[in-house]
Amino acid sequence: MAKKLYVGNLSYNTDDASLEAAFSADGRSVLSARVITDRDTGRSRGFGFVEFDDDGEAQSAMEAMDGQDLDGRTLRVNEANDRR
DNA sequence: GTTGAGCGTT
Repeated sequence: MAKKLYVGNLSYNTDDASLEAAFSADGRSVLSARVITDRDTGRSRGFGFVEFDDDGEAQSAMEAMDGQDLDGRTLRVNEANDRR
């Protein structure tokens, strides 16, 4: 069962690739990783989403990555809400 | 700097 995580408090330097790299560390399989950018300005909105193949991996990633430092920002990791 | 989009009319 796949699970999706919300990752907040990202650095504006963090992009899709570095987000995926950070969350696929320690052998986890990231299905997809996306940093949300403002559609009009193209700037990062400072948060993103990472989807995992297995909810157990998502949980371990959440525990492992929440509070960790990435590009100078302290990550906030939670289960994602549905798109609005 | 904290929860995603666009198409097209549910």
